[in-house]
Amino acid sequence: MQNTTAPLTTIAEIGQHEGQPITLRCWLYNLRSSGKLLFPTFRDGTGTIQGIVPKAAVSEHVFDTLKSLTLESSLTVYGRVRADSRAPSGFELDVDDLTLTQRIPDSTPYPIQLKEAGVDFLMEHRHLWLRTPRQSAILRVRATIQRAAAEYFDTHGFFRTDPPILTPNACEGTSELFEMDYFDDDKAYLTQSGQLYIEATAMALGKVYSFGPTFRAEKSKTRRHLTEFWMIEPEVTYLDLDGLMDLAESFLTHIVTRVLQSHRADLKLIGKDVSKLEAVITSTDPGDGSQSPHSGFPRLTYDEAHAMLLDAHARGLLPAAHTYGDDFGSPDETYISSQFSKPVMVHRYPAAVKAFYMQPDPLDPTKALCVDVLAPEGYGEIIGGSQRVDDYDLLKSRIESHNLPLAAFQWYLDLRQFGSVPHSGFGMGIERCVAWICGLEHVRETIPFPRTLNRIYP
RNA sequence: UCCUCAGUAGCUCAAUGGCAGAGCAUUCGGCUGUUAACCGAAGGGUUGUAGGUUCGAGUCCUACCUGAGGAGCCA
Repeated sequence: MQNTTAPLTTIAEIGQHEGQPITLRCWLYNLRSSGKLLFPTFRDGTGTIQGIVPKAAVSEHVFDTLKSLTLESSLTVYGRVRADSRAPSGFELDVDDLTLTQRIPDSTPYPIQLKEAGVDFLMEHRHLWLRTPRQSAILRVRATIQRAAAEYFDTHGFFRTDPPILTPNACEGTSELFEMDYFDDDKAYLTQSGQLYIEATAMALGKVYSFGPTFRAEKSKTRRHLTEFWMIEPEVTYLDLDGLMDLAESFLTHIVTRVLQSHRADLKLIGKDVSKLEAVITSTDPGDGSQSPHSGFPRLTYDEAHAMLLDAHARGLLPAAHTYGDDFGSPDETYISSQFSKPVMVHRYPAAVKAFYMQPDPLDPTKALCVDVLAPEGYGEIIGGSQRVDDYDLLKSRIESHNLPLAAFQWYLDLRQFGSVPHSGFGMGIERCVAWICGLEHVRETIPFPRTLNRIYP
Protein backbone atom coordinates (compact mmCIF):
# COMPACT_ATOMS: atom_id res chain seq x y z
CA MET A 1 0.00 0.00 0.00
CA GLN A 2 2.65 2.46 1.09
CA ASN A 3 4.28 4.23 -1.80
CA THR A 4 7.37 5.85 -0.37
CA THR A 5 8.65 6.66 -3.85
CA ALA A 6 5.83 9.08 -4.57
CA PRO A 7 7.25 12.57 -5.17
CA LEU A 8 7.45 14.94 -2.25
CA THR A 9 5.34 18.06 -2.73
CA THR A 10 3.76 20.93 -0.84
CA ILE A 11 0.12 21.80 -0.40
CA ALA A 12 0.61 25.02 -2.35
CA GLU A 13 1.80 23.03 -5.36
CA ILE A 14 -0.40 20.00 -4.92
CA GLY A 15 -2.64 20.97 -7.85
CA GLN A 16 0.22 20.17 -10.21
CA HIS A 17 -0.06 16.53 -9.16
CA GLU A 18 -3.72 15.95 -9.86
CA GLY A 19 -4.47 12.25 -10.20
CA GLN A 20 -0.97 11.29 -9.11
CA PRO A 21 0.48 9.79 -5.93
CA ILE A 22 2.36 12.23 -3.72
CA THR A 23 4.14 12.43 -0.39
CA LEU A 24 3.33 15.22 2.06
CA ARG A 25 5.26 16.12 5.19
CA CYS A 26 2.77 17.88 7.39
CA TRP A 27 0.87 18.33 10.65
CA LEU A 28 -2.69 17.32 11.51
CA TYR A 29 -4.60 20.59 11.55
CA ASN A 30 -8.10 19.25 12.16
CA LEU A 31 -9.95 15.96 12.15
CA ARG A 32 -13.60 15.26 11.44
CA SER A 33 -15.15 11.86 11.13
CA SER A 34 -18.35 10.33 9.98
CA GLY A 35 -18.32 6.77 11.21
CA LYS A 36 -16.14 4.82 8.84
CA LEU A 37 -15.06 7.93 6.93
CA LEU A 38 -12.35 10.27 8.24
CA PHE A 39 -11.71 13.85 7.12
CA PRO A 40 -8.28 14.90 8.37
CA THR A 41 -7.08 18.36 7.41
CA PHE A 42 -3.34 18.65 6.93
CA ARG A 43 -1.18 21.77 6.97
CA ASP A 44 2.43 22.13 5.90
CA GLY A 45 3.16 25.85 6.09
CA THR A 46 2.13 26.53 2.51
CA GLY A 47 -1.57 25.86 3.04
CA THR A 48 -4.11 23.31 4.18
CA ILE A 49 -5.77 20.40 2.40
CA GLN A 50 -8.41 17.94 3.46
CA GLY A 51 -7.68 14.24 3.27
CA ILE A 52 -10.32 11.54 2.74
CA VAL A 53 -9.94 8.20 4.48
CA PRO A 54 -12.70 5.58 3.98
CA LYS A 55 -12.19 2.66 6.36
CA ALA A 56 -12.45 0.20 3.50
CA ALA A 57 -9.71 1.92 1.50
CA VAL A 58 -6.83 1.69 3.96
CA SER A 59 -5.29 -0.76 6.36
CA GLU A 60 -6.85 -1.12 9.78
CA HIS A 61 -3.66 0.24 11.31
CA VAL A 62 -3.75 3.43 9.21
CA PHE A 63 -7.44 4.01 9.92
CA ASP A 64 -7.14 3.46 13.67
CA THR A 65 -3.97 5.56 13.90
CA LEU A 66 -5.56 8.48 12.15
CA LYS A 67 -8.91 8.16 13.90
CA SER A 68 -7.36 8.76 17.29
CA LEU A 69 -4.56 11.09 16.19
CA THR A 70 -4.16 14.28 18.21
CA LEU A 71 -4.22 17.70 16.57
CA GLU A 72 -0.85 19.16 15.51
CA SER A 73 0.83 15.76 15.59
CA SER A 74 3.45 15.61 12.85
CA LEU A 75 3.32 12.99 10.12
CA THR A 76 4.13 12.05 6.56
CA VAL A 77 1.14 11.27 4.38
CA TYR A 78 1.09 9.21 1.19
CA GLY A 79 -1.90 9.67 -1.05
CA ARG A 80 -3.35 10.64 -4.40
CA VAL A 81 -4.45 14.15 -5.38
CA ARG A 82 -8.00 14.50 -6.63
CA ALA A 83 -9.83 17.57 -7.87
CA ASP A 84 -13.09 18.03 -6.00
CA SER A 85 -15.52 20.89 -6.31
CA ARG A 86 -16.49 20.48 -2.65
CA ALA A 87 -12.98 21.40 -1.49
CA PRO A 88 -12.28 25.08 -0.78
CA SER A 89 -8.94 24.87 -2.59
CA GLY A 90 -10.32 22.63 -5.35
CA PHE A 91 -8.29 19.60 -4.36
CA GLU A 92 -8.51 16.77 -1.87
CA LEU A 93 -6.13 14.03 -0.91
CA ASP A 94 -7.13 10.35 -0.95
CA VAL A 95 -4.91 9.00 1.80
CA ASP A 96 -3.23 5.63 1.22
CA ASP A 97 -0.77 5.44 4.05
CA LEU A 98 1.02 7.50 6.67
CA THR A 99 3.93 7.43 9.06
CA LEU A 100 3.89 9.36 12.32
CA THR A 101 6.83 11.60 13.13
CA GLN A 102 5.53 12.57 16.55
CA ARG A 103 2.16 11.86 18.10
CA ILE A 104 1.14 14.42 20.72
CA PRO A 105 0.08 12.47 23.83
CA ASP A 106 -3.57 12.61 24.91
CA SER A 107 -2.41 13.85 28.30
CA THR A 108 -0.93 17.06 26.85
CA PRO A 109 -3.19 18.17 24.02
CA TYR A 110 -2.26 21.06 21.74
CA PRO A 111 -3.33 24.16 23.67
CA ILE A 112 -4.72 26.30 20.86
CA GLN A 113 -8.14 25.21 19.71
CA LEU A 114 -9.75 26.12 16.43
CA LYS A 115 -12.41 28.25 18.04
CA GLU A 116 -12.01 31.79 19.28
CA ALA A 117 -9.33 32.74 21.78
CA GLY A 118 -8.40 35.93 23.57
CA VAL A 119 -5.46 38.20 22.87
CA ASP A 120 -3.68 37.43 26.12
CA PHE A 121 -3.88 33.67 25.64
CA LEU A 122 -2.80 33.83 22.01
CA MET A 123 0.14 36.11 22.79
CA GLU A 124 1.24 33.82 25.59
CA HIS A 125 1.25 31.03 22.99
CA ARG A 126 2.61 33.10 20.12
CA HIS A 127 5.11 30.34 19.27
CA LEU A 128 2.16 28.03 18.53
CA TRP A 129 -0.32 30.68 17.32
CA LEU A 130 2.00 31.20 14.34
CA ARG A 131 0.86 27.84 12.98
CA THR A 132 -2.72 28.89 12.37
CA PRO A 133 -3.61 29.54 8.72
CA ARG A 134 -4.24 33.25 9.22
CA GLN A 135 -0.98 33.91 11.05
CA SER A 136 0.97 31.85 8.53
CA ALA A 137 -0.58 33.81 5.67
CA ILE A 138 0.37 37.11 7.30
CA LEU A 139 3.97 35.99 7.70
CA ARG A 140 4.11 34.91 4.05
CA VAL A 141 2.87 38.35 2.98
CA ARG A 142 5.37 39.99 5.32
CA ALA A 143 8.18 38.02 3.72
CA THR A 144 7.11 39.22 0.28
CA ILE A 145 6.83 42.83 1.47
CA GLN A 146 10.34 42.66 2.89
CA ARG A 147 11.68 41.05 -0.26
CA ALA A 148 9.90 43.54 -2.53
CA ALA A 149 11.14 46.48 -0.48
CA ALA A 150 14.75 45.37 -0.67
CA GLU A 151 14.31 44.34 -4.29
CA TYR A 152 13.11 47.81 -5.23
CA PHE A 153 16.25 49.47 -3.96
CA ASP A 154 18.56 46.70 -5.15
CA THR A 155 17.27 47.16 -8.70
CA HIS A 156 17.37 50.96 -8.63
CA GLY A 157 21.05 51.52 -8.02
CA PHE A 158 21.03 51.51 -4.22
CA PHE A 159 23.64 49.85 -2.03
CA ARG A 160 22.49 48.29 1.21
CA THR A 161 24.60 49.62 4.08
CA ASP A 162 23.92 48.41 7.58
CA PRO A 163 24.05 50.99 10.35
CA PRO A 164 25.03 50.00 13.91
CA ILE A 165 22.42 48.71 16.30
CA LEU A 166 24.37 49.82 19.36
CA THR A 167 24.74 53.58 19.40
CA PRO A 168 26.41 56.00 21.78
CA ASN A 169 23.59 58.54 21.83
CA ALA A 170 20.09 59.37 20.72
CA CYS A 171 19.65 59.77 17.00
CA GLU A 172 16.93 62.31 17.47
CA GLY A 173 17.12 62.93 21.17
CA THR A 174 13.38 62.88 21.70
CA SER A 175 12.13 59.33 22.06
CA GLU A 176 12.97 57.08 24.93
CA LEU A 177 15.85 54.73 24.32
CA PHE A 178 16.75 51.30 25.60
CA GLU A 179 19.90 51.73 27.62
CA MET A 180 22.52 49.12 28.38
CA ASP A 181 25.99 48.92 29.88
CA TYR A 182 28.84 49.03 27.40
CA PHE A 183 31.86 47.77 29.32
CA ASP A 184 33.39 49.78 32.15
CA ASP A 185 31.62 53.06 32.62
CA ASP A 186 30.07 53.56 29.22
CA LYS A 187 26.45 53.36 28.23
CA ALA A 188 25.11 52.19 24.89
CA TYR A 189 21.66 52.52 23.42
CA LEU A 190 19.72 50.38 20.98
CA THR A 191 19.22 52.29 17.76
CA GLN A 192 15.93 53.98 17.07
CA SER A 193 16.90 54.79 13.47
CA GLY A 194 19.84 54.18 11.21
CA GLN A 195 19.28 57.46 9.44
CA LEU A 196 22.21 59.52 10.68
CA TYR A 197 24.62 56.71 9.87
CA ILE A 198 23.31 56.09 6.39
CA GLU A 199 23.62 59.79 5.66
CA ALA A 200 27.32 59.07 6.06
CA THR A 201 27.26 56.01 3.79
CA ALA A 202 25.19 57.95 1.25
CA MET A 203 28.00 60.52 1.08
CA ALA A 204 30.29 57.62 0.25
CA LEU A 205 28.07 55.65 -2.15
CA GLY A 206 25.40 58.04 -3.40
CA LYS A 207 22.27 55.94 -3.06
CA VAL A 208 22.02 53.65 -0.06
CA TYR A 209 19.47 51.97 2.13
CA SER A 210 19.41 50.18 5.44
CA PHE A 211 17.07 47.45 6.59
CA GLY A 212 17.03 46.24 10.14
CA PRO A 213 15.47 46.30 13.57
CA THR A 214 14.97 49.50 15.52
CA PHE A 215 13.94 50.04 19.10
CA ARG A 216 11.77 52.56 20.88
CA ALA A 217 11.28 52.50 24.63
CA GLU A 218 8.18 54.66 24.37
CA LYS A 219 5.40 53.53 26.66
CA SER A 220 2.92 53.37 23.83
CA LYS A 221 0.04 50.95 24.10
CA THR A 222 -1.79 51.16 20.82
CA ARG A 223 -2.47 48.96 17.82
CA ARG A 224 0.24 50.80 15.90
CA HIS A 225 3.20 50.46 18.27
CA LEU A 226 5.88 47.92 19.07
CA THR A 227 9.04 48.48 21.08
CA GLU A 228 11.04 46.55 18.48
CA PHE A 229 10.20 46.97 14.81
CA TRP A 230 11.84 46.71 11.41
CA MET A 231 12.53 49.73 9.29
CA ILE A 232 13.79 50.15 5.76
CA GLU A 233 15.42 53.50 5.10
CA PRO A 234 16.77 54.89 1.81
CA GLU A 235 19.09 57.89 1.78
CA VAL A 236 19.99 59.59 -1.50
CA THR A 237 22.42 62.38 -2.30
CA TYR A 238 21.39 65.23 -4.60
CA LEU A 239 17.73 64.39 -3.99
CA ASP A 240 15.23 67.05 -3.00
CA LEU A 241 11.84 66.69 -1.31
CA ASP A 242 9.88 66.35 -4.55
CA GLY A 243 12.25 63.63 -5.70
CA LEU A 244 11.88 61.91 -2.35
CA MET A 245 8.10 61.86 -2.70
CA ASP A 246 8.45 60.38 -6.18
CA LEU A 247 10.70 57.71 -4.70
CA ALA A 248 8.30 56.86 -1.88
CA GLU A 249 5.40 56.58 -4.30
CA SER A 250 7.27 54.37 -6.73
CA PHE A 251 8.53 52.25 -3.84
CA LEU A 252 5.11 51.64 -2.31
CA THR A 253 3.59 50.94 -5.71
CA HIS A 254 6.19 48.25 -6.30
CA ILE A 255 5.51 46.59 -2.95
CA VAL A 256 1.74 46.50 -3.44
CA THR A 257 2.21 45.20 -6.98
CA ARG A 258 4.39 42.33 -5.78
CA VAL A 259 1.94 41.36 -3.03
CA LEU A 260 -0.95 41.32 -5.47
CA GLN A 261 1.08 39.18 -7.85
CA SER A 262 1.59 36.31 -5.45
CA HIS A 263 -0.66 36.55 -2.42
CA ARG A 264 -4.27 36.87 -3.53
CA ALA A 265 -5.18 33.60 -1.80
CA ASP A 266 -3.41 34.65 1.40
CA LEU A 267 -5.11 38.06 1.38
CA LYS A 268 -8.47 36.38 0.93
CA LEU A 269 -7.72 34.04 3.83
CA ILE A 270 -6.71 37.01 5.98
CA GLY A 271 -9.89 38.82 4.98
CA LYS A 272 -8.39 41.78 3.13
CA ASP A 273 -10.44 43.44 0.41
CA VAL A 274 -8.05 43.06 -2.53
CA SER A 275 -9.82 45.75 -4.54
CA LYS A 276 -8.54 48.34 -2.07
CA LEU A 277 -4.98 47.36 -2.91
CA GLU A 278 -5.71 47.35 -6.62
CA ALA A 279 -6.97 50.92 -6.26
CA VAL A 280 -3.60 51.91 -4.82
CA ILE A 281 -1.65 50.95 -7.91
CA THR A 282 -4.24 51.83 -10.55
CA SER A 283 -2.94 54.72 -12.60
CA THR A 284 -4.97 57.86 -12.49
CA ASP A 285 -4.47 60.26 -15.38
CA PRO A 286 -4.19 63.74 -13.90
CA GLY A 287 -5.76 65.01 -17.13
CA ASP A 288 -3.52 68.03 -17.30
CA GLY A 289 -1.01 66.60 -19.69
CA SER A 290 1.60 66.24 -16.96
CA GLN A 291 3.92 63.29 -17.07
CA SER A 292 3.61 61.15 -14.00
CA PRO A 293 5.38 57.80 -13.97
CA HIS A 294 3.45 56.80 -10.88
CA SER A 295 -0.09 55.99 -9.94
CA GLY A 296 -0.77 59.45 -8.55
CA PHE A 297 -0.69 59.42 -4.78
CA PRO A 298 -2.36 62.63 -3.57
CA ARG A 299 0.03 65.22 -2.16
CA LEU A 300 -1.14 67.80 0.36
CA THR A 301 0.76 70.52 2.08
CA TYR A 302 0.43 70.75 5.83
CA ASP A 303 -1.63 73.90 5.31
CA GLU A 304 -4.01 72.09 2.95
CA ALA A 305 -4.36 69.19 5.37
CA HIS A 306 -5.01 71.64 8.20
CA ALA A 307 -7.79 73.28 6.19
CA MET A 308 -9.28 69.87 5.47
CA LEU A 309 -9.31 69.06 9.18
CA LEU A 310 -10.96 72.37 10.10
CA ASP A 311 -13.63 71.73 7.50
CA ALA A 312 -14.19 68.22 8.88
CA HIS A 313 -14.55 69.63 12.38
CA ALA A 314 -17.02 72.26 11.17
CA ARG A 315 -19.13 69.49 9.65
CA GLY A 316 -19.04 67.48 12.86
CA LEU A 317 -16.80 64.72 11.46
CA LEU A 318 -14.00 65.35 13.94
CA PRO A 319 -14.54 65.98 17.66
CA ALA A 320 -11.58 68.33 18.08
CA ALA A 321 -10.49 71.22 15.87
CA HIS A 322 -6.90 70.98 14.75
CA THR A 323 -4.66 73.73 16.07
CA TYR A 324 -2.52 75.29 13.36
CA GLY A 325 1.13 74.67 14.09
CA ASP A 326 0.56 71.41 15.97
CA ASP A 327 1.42 68.02 14.60
CA PHE A 328 -1.51 65.88 13.52
CA GLY A 329 -2.94 63.45 16.05
CA SER A 330 -4.01 59.91 15.26
CA PRO A 331 -7.67 60.86 14.69
CA ASP A 332 -6.50 63.61 12.35
CA GLU A 333 -4.34 61.24 10.31
CA THR A 334 -7.17 58.73 10.16
CA TYR A 335 -9.55 61.33 8.80
CA ILE A 336 -7.11 62.62 6.17
CA SER A 337 -6.26 59.13 4.91
CA SER A 338 -9.91 58.12 4.84
CA GLN A 339 -10.56 60.78 2.20
CA PHE A 340 -8.46 58.94 -0.38
CA SER A 341 -8.14 55.45 -1.81
CA LYS A 342 -4.37 55.79 -2.18
CA PRO A 343 -1.65 56.61 0.34
CA VAL A 344 -1.61 60.35 1.05
CA MET A 345 1.55 62.41 1.21
CA VAL A 346 1.46 65.35 3.58
CA HIS A 347 4.47 67.61 3.23
CA ARG A 348 5.98 70.81 4.60
CA TYR A 349 5.02 70.59 8.26
CA PRO A 350 5.92 73.41 10.66
CA ALA A 351 9.61 73.04 11.39
CA ALA A 352 8.96 73.52 15.09
CA VAL A 353 7.21 70.14 15.46
CA LYS A 354 9.72 68.19 13.39
CA ALA A 355 13.22 66.82 13.88
CA PHE A 356 16.31 69.02 14.08
CA TYR A 357 17.92 67.61 10.93
CA MET A 358 15.14 68.61 8.53
CA GLN A 359 15.92 71.23 5.90
CA PRO A 360 13.81 74.39 6.09
CA ASP A 361 11.74 75.30 3.03
CA PRO A 362 13.51 78.20 1.30
CA LEU A 363 10.12 79.63 0.33
CA ASP A 364 8.94 79.60 3.98
CA PRO A 365 11.64 78.84 6.55
CA THR A 366 9.02 78.12 9.22
CA LYS A 367 8.20 74.94 7.27
CA ALA A 368 10.34 71.82 6.99
CA LEU A 369 10.97 69.99 3.72
CA CYS A 370 9.49 66.79 5.10
CA VAL A 371 6.80 64.31 4.14
CA ASP A 372 4.64 61.83 5.99
CA VAL A 373 2.94 59.11 3.98
CA LEU A 374 -0.38 58.10 5.50
CA ALA A 375 -1.68 54.67 4.57
CA PRO A 376 -5.32 54.34 3.46
CA GLU A 377 -8.09 53.02 5.70
CA GLY A 378 -6.82 54.79 8.79
CA TYR A 379 -3.56 52.88 9.17
CA GLY A 380 -1.67 56.08 9.88
CA GLU A 381 1.87 57.07 9.13
CA ILE A 382 3.85 54.34 7.39
CA ILE A 383 6.62 56.54 6.01
CA GLY A 384 8.31 59.60 7.41
CA GLY A 385 11.04 61.38 5.52
CA SER A 386 12.71 64.66 4.74
CA GLN A 387 15.36 66.58 2.95
CA ARG A 388 18.23 66.96 5.41
CA VAL A 389 19.95 70.11 6.57
CA ASP A 390 23.15 70.34 4.52
CA ASP A 391 24.57 73.59 5.92
CA TYR A 392 27.11 73.22 8.71
CA ASP A 393 26.23 76.34 10.67
CA LEU A 394 22.50 75.77 10.49
CA LEU A 395 22.81 72.17 11.61
CA LYS A 396 25.12 73.14 14.46
CA SER A 397 22.69 75.78 15.72
CA ARG A 398 19.82 73.26 15.46
CA ILE A 399 21.71 70.73 17.55
CA GLU A 400 22.41 73.39 20.16
CA SER A 401 18.86 74.73 20.25
CA HIS A 402 17.54 71.19 20.73
CA ASN A 403 19.91 70.81 23.71
CA LEU A 404 21.68 67.86 22.11
CA PRO A 405 25.29 67.08 23.07
CA LEU A 406 27.41 68.68 20.37
CA ALA A 407 30.36 66.37 20.94
CA ALA A 408 28.27 63.30 20.18
CA PHE A 409 27.19 64.81 16.88
CA GLN A 410 30.59 66.03 15.72
CA TRP A 411 30.95 63.18 13.24
CA TYR A 412 27.48 64.03 11.90
CA LEU A 413 28.52 67.67 11.53
CA ASP A 414 31.63 66.52 9.68
CA LEU A 415 29.37 65.35 6.87
CA ARG A 416 28.45 69.02 6.36
CA GLN A 417 32.02 70.18 6.60
CA PHE A 418 33.55 67.92 4.00
CA GLY A 419 31.78 68.14 0.67
CA SER A 420 28.23 68.61 1.87
CA VAL A 421 25.46 68.07 -0.70
CA PRO A 422 21.67 68.22 -0.61
CA HIS A 423 20.24 64.81 0.32
CA SER A 424 17.01 63.21 1.38
CA GLY A 425 15.70 59.98 2.80
CA PHE A 426 12.79 58.32 4.48
CA GLY A 427 12.02 55.41 6.78
CA MET A 428 9.21 52.91 6.39
CA GLY A 429 8.05 50.77 9.26
CA ILE A 430 7.58 47.24 7.93
CA GLU A 431 5.00 46.29 10.55
CA ARG A 432 2.68 49.18 9.81
CA CYS A 433 3.03 48.48 6.12
CA VAL A 434 2.12 44.82 6.67
CA ALA A 435 -0.81 45.82 8.89
CA TRP A 436 -2.13 48.12 6.19
CA ILE A 437 -1.64 45.73 3.28
CA CYS A 438 -3.15 42.79 5.19
CA GLY A 439 -5.88 44.89 6.81
CA LEU A 440 -4.96 43.88 10.38
CA GLU A 441 -6.40 45.28 13.58
CA HIS A 442 -3.04 45.37 15.33
CA VAL A 443 0.65 45.36 14.40
CA ARG A 444 1.29 42.53 16.86
CA GLU A 445 0.17 40.09 14.16
CA THR A 446 2.66 41.42 11.60
CA ILE A 447 5.87 40.13 13.20
CA PRO A 448 6.61 36.61 14.47
CA PHE A 449 7.42 37.67 18.01
CA PRO A 450 6.11 41.15 18.78
CA ARG A 451 7.71 43.14 21.56
CA THR A 452 5.25 45.37 23.35
CA LEU A 453 5.16 47.44 26.53
CA ASN A 454 3.86 44.60 28.68
CA ARG A 455 5.18 41.54 26.93
CA ILE A 456 8.55 40.06 26.06
CA TYR A 457 7.56 36.36 26.28
CA PRO A 458 7.80 34.13 24.36
C1' U B 1 2.55 59.27 32.57
C1' C B 2 -2.91 59.82 32.11
C1' C B 3 -8.09 57.94 30.86
C1' U B 4 -11.43 53.70 30.07
C1' C B 5 -12.54 48.51 30.28
C1' A B 6 -11.69 43.41 31.75
C1' G B 7 -9.87 39.13 35.11
C1' U B 8 -15.10 32.74 36.80
C1' A B 9 -13.27 25.21 34.06
C1' G B 10 -7.61 24.10 29.38
C1' C B 11 -10.22 28.09 25.84
C1' U B 12 -14.53 31.63 24.87
C1' C B 13 -18.14 33.39 28.02
C1' A B 14 -22.94 33.23 31.43
C1' A B 15 -24.77 33.55 36.55
C1' U B 16 -31.21 40.04 40.25
C1' G B 17 -26.45 39.94 46.90
C1' G B 18 -29.19 33.53 47.72
C1' C B 19 -27.27 25.57 45.05
C1' A B 20 -20.80 27.35 40.30
C1' G B 21 -23.35 27.10 34.55
C1' A B 22 -23.07 26.56 28.97
C1' G B 23 -20.40 25.92 24.29
C1' C B 24 -15.72 24.34 22.58
C1' A B 25 -11.41 21.32 24.01
C1' U B 26 -10.16 16.31 26.52
C1' U B 27 -11.86 10.94 27.36
C1' C B 28 -15.68 7.15 25.95
C1' G B 29 -19.71 5.76 22.48
C1' G B 30 -22.54 6.67 17.53
C1' C B 31 -22.67 8.24 12.30
C1' U B 32 -19.71 6.83 4.62
C1' G B 33 -19.23 13.71 2.35
C1' U B 34 -17.86 16.48 6.85
C1' U B 35 -16.04 22.09 5.95
C1' A B 36 -14.17 25.67 13.34
C1' A B 37 -19.15 18.81 11.29
C1' C B 38 -23.03 16.66 14.09
C1' C B 39 -25.57 13.38 18.15
C1' G B 40 -25.10 10.99 23.28
C1' A B 41 -22.26 10.45 27.96
C1' A B 42 -18.22 11.43 31.50
C1' G B 43 -14.33 13.96 33.99
C1' G B 44 -12.90 18.98 34.85
C1' G B 45 -13.64 25.14 39.88
C1' U B 46 -8.97 28.29 45.91
C1' U B 47 -14.39 32.97 40.69
C1' G B 48 -6.56 37.41 39.78
C1' U B 49 -4.48 38.67 45.20
C1' A B 50 -5.32 40.77 50.18
C1' G B 51 -8.72 43.02 53.26
C1' G B 52 -13.80 44.96 54.32
C1' U B 53 -19.51 45.35 54.35
C1' U B 54 -23.42 41.49 54.96
C1' C B 55 -27.23 36.25 57.93
C1' G B 56 -25.05 35.25 53.09
C1' A B 57 -20.20 38.06 48.09
C1' G B 58 -18.37 35.63 41.49
C1' U B 59 -21.67 39.98 42.28
C1' C B 60 -21.04 45.68 46.71
C1' C B 61 -16.52 48.74 48.90
C1' U B 62 -10.88 49.65 49.36
C1' A B 63 -5.95 48.59 47.90
C1' C B 64 -2.80 45.89 44.89
C1' C B 65 -1.47 42.57 40.62
C1' U B 66 -2.12 41.25 35.47
C1' G B 67 -3.95 42.19 30.65
C1' A B 68 -6.51 45.01 26.81
C1' G B 69 -8.10 49.61 24.19
C1' G B 70 -7.14 54.82 23.74
C1' A B 71 -4.36 59.70 24.57
C1' G B 72 0.46 61.75 24.25
C1' C B 73 4.91 60.31 21.24
C1' C B 74 6.16 57.97 16.97
C1' A B 75 7.20 54.15 12.03
